[in-house]
Amino acid sequence: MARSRTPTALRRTPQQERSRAMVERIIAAGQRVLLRDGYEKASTNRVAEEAGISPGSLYQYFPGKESILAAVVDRYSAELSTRLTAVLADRLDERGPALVRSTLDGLLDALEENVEFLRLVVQELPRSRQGSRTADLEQRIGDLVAAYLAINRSQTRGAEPATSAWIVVRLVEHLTVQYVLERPSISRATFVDEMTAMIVAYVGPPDATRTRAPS
Amino acid sequence: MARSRTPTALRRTPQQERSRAMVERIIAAGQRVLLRDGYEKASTNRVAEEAGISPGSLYQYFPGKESILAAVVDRYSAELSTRLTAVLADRLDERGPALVRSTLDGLLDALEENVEFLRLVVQELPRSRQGSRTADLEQRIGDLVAAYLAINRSQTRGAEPATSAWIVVRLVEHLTVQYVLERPSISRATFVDEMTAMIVAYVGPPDATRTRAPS
Amino acid sequence: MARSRTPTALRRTPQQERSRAMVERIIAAGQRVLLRDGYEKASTNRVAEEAGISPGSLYQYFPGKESILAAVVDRYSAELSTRLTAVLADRLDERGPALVRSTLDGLLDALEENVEFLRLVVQELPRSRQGSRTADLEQRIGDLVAAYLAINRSQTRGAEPATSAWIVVRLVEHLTVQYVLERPSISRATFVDEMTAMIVAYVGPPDATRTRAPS
Amino acid sequence: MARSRTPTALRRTPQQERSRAMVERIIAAGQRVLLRDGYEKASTNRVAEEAGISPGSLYQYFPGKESILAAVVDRYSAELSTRLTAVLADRLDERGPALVRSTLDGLLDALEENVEFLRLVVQELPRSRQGSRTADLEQRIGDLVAAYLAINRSQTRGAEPATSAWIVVRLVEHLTVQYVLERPSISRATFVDEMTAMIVAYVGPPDATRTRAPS
DNA sequence: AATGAATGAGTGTTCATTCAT
DNA sequence: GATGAATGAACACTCATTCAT
Repeated sequence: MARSRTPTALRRTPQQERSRAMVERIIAAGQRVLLRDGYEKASTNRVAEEAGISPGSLYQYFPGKESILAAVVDRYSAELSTRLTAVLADRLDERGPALVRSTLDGLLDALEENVEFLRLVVQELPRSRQGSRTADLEQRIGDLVAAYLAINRSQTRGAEPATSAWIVVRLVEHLTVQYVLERPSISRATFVDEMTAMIVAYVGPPDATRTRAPS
Repeated sequence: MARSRTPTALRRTPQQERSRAMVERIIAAGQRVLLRDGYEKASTNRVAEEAGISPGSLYQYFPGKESILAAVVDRYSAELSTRLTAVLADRLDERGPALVRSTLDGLLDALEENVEFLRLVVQELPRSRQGSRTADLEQRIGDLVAAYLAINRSQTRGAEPATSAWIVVRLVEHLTVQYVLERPSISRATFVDEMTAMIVAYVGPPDATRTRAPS
Repeated sequence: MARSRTPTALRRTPQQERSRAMVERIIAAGQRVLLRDGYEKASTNRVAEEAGISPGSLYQYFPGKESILAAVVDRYSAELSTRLTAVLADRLDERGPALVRSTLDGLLDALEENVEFLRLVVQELPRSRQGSRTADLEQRIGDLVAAYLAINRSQTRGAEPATSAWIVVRLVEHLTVQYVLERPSISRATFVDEMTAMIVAYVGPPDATRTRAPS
Repeated sequence: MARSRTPTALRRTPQQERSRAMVERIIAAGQRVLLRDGYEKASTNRVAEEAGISPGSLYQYFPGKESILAAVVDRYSAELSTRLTAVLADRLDERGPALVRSTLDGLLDALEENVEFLRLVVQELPRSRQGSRTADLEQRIGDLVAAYLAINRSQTRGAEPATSAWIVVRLVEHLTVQYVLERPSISRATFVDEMTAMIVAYVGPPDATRTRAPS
C-alpha cells in the first residue's frame, strides 16, 4: 500500500516503466485496430491480439473497453497538441494577423499529419467516446485567446473577451478540421487568407490606431 | 364491405393508414430508446419492446436496424428543416445584417426545440449514421448563400462566393449547434450580435453605393 | 356440412376444381422456389409469394410446410412414374435382356428430363422429407419384378424371387440415378450394356435352354 | 509450475489435451443432438447445452455450425473406414468370390455397428452436408477395384475396368447400406450369397486358365 | 375463402469480462 | 503478472403459423 510516489523526483521504478510501455503498446494496437476494422468492429479481443497479449491482460492496464478507446483518442489529441505547440513555439513574438495566420497554418499542418485517424475520430466515434482531452484543450486555448484579446484588441467593440474567445476557438477548430476532412475546392492559401481575414475583422485589428470601416 | 377504391388519387386505404401509423410508432420508439439507452445500447429488440410490438414486426416496416435509426434521424432532420423554412419564409425580403440575424434567430429557435435529441445526434451518433439529409442541406444552403453573395456583396474582397459560402455555412451551423449544446455563459442576444457582426464583417457589408438588383 | 361426395361418379364441383388448381399452383411455386433458393432457404413465405397468394392461404390447402415440400417431391415422383410407364407401355411384349434394356433406357430418359430437380431431391433434401411415393414405387415395382422372375427365370439358381427383386430394384434405381447425377466418364450405351449384362447374369437368362457358364 | 516444454516432439501439452477432449465432447454432443432431435432441429445452442458448455465456447473449437456437424459426420466416416480397413487387412491374400464375400461381410459388420447413426446420415442429412470423406472413399476404393480388375479378371468381357469399378463400388455401397437400414426379410447369409453371385457373375470369374501375377 | 399483419420462439454468432491456473 | 478458456447475455434477424378482418 505504502507505494512511494516517485521517490526521487522524476525517476520511475522498473515496474512502472514496464507498465507504461505496455499501456503504450495497447494504445498503439487500439489505434491500428480502429483504423483497420473501424469503430463498430473494434473489439477488446482484437486489440489484445493486435497487441500480442491475451484479452485478460488488457484489464491489468485499463478498466474496460471504453477506457482503451478513450486512451487512443487522448493520445492522438496529445500528439496534435504537441505538434501545434512546437510549431507555434517560435512564433511567440507575432501579433495580430501574422499570429492568426501562423496558428491556422500550424493547426492545418498538425491535422494533416494523420487525416485517416482524424476522420475516424471525427466521423466514426461517438463524441462521448472521445475522452476529455479535446474539451480540456478547447478550454485552455479559449482562456489564452481571451487573455490575448483582453490585452491586445481595440476598444471599439463591446463584447467580452471570453465571448469572442469562445466563438473564435470553436470557429477555428471546426473549420480547420472540416477543411482537412472535406477538402473542398478551396486552395489552402485561400482558406488561410479567408479565415485570417474573418478572424481579424471580427476581433478587431490589434492596432487601435488603425482606421476601421464606418459601421 | 363496400371499401371505396380510392377514387381520388390522394386518398389512402386503411392499410396504408395503419402502415404509416406503425412506421411512426416505430420511429418514435426508436427515438425514445436512443434517448434513454444511447446509441450503443439501442438494439432492434429494445426498439420493438418500446414500440410494444414483436421483434419480427419491425421487419415488416424496415429492412434492418440501420434503416430504423436512419429514419429516426431523418425525421428529426426533416422537422428541423421544416421549422427553419417556416421561420425564414417571411423574411425573404431582408438583406444584409437583418437577413443574417433572422437566419441565426431561426436556426437557434429550431435547434432549441429539441435540445435533448440534438445532443444525441451530434454527440452520440457516429457521423456516418446521420444519413445524407444534413449533408444535402449543407450543400443546398451553401448554394443559396453563394448565389446571394454573388449578387449582393461589395466588390472590395476577392474571394469566390463559393469559398465564402462554404466557410459561412459551416461556421453558422457548427457555432449555433455548439451554442445550444454547450450553453456557454453568453446571452443569446450577445451571441446573435457577435455572430452577425462576424459574418457581416467577413462577407463585407452590402455595398450601399452599388446598385442592387430590383427586388 | 352435407357436402355431396362427387355426386355423379367422376365429376367434381367447381370448388373442388378450384382447389385442385390452387394445390397445383402451390406445388409448382414450391418447386420453383426449391430450385431457385435451395432447400435451406425455401420458406413458406417465399412459396406463398411465388404462388402469388398470401402466406395464410397456404394453410387452406396444406397442413404445414412439410406437406408442401412432400407434395412437390411427390408430384415429381409421379411425373417420373408416368414418363416411365409411357415409355414402357409399348415394350410390354419384350422379355429378358431386351426388357431390361428397355427399362433402363426408359428410366434414364425419365431421370434426364429434369436433372436439376433430381439433384435437388437426391442431394439436398433429407430423405425424411421425400414423401412416401418413392418407397411405394419401390415396393410396387419390386412386386412386379418378383412376379416376373417367378414366372420367367431359370430354375438353376435358388434365391427367392422376392430377394432377387429387392436387390435388382434398388440396384437399378440407385445406379441409374447416380449415373445421371455423377455423369462418370462412361458412355450411356456402355452403361446400359453393362447394367443389362449384370442384371441378366444375376437373375439368370430367361431361357432355361441357354447354357450357363460353369460355376 | 515446472511445465515440461514437450522435449520429445510427440508429447502434447495439457492445453492441447484439454482442447482435444473438448472437441471430442462437442462432437459427441452433436451426435447425440442429431440423433435425438434430427438434422433440422440440431442447433448450435442445443449442441452447446448438450455438451454442457456455453454457446460461445463452441466457437473456440469450431468456426461455425457447419463445421461442427461436418466433424460429427467425419468422425463417423472415419470410424467406418477404420473398421472396414481392420476387417479387410487379414484377407488381403484372397481373390475372386472369397474376396468379394469378405468385403461384403466386413462392410456389413462395419455398417451394423451403429445403425442408428447410419440411418441419420443416410436418411436425414442432405448429401451436401456429408463432407467429402464419403466421396473420397468411393474414389479411392473405386481405384483399387479397377486395379484389381485390370489384373485379375478374365478377358471374356470387354468393359473398361474403370467402368466396372464405378458400377461395382456404387452397387456394393448402396445395397449394403440399404440392406442394413431397410432390413428386408432376407437373411444376411442369403444377401451376401446373392451379392457375391451377382458381382462375380458381372466382373467375370477370375479366369483360372490365366496366369496370375505372383502374390 | 382469402388475407396479410403480427407473432415470438428461435437462429447462428459475438464479445466484454472473469478467474482458475 | 500473465494467461486464455469459458462465459452468457445480447445481438440482428427469420419464419412457420395464426387469426381478426
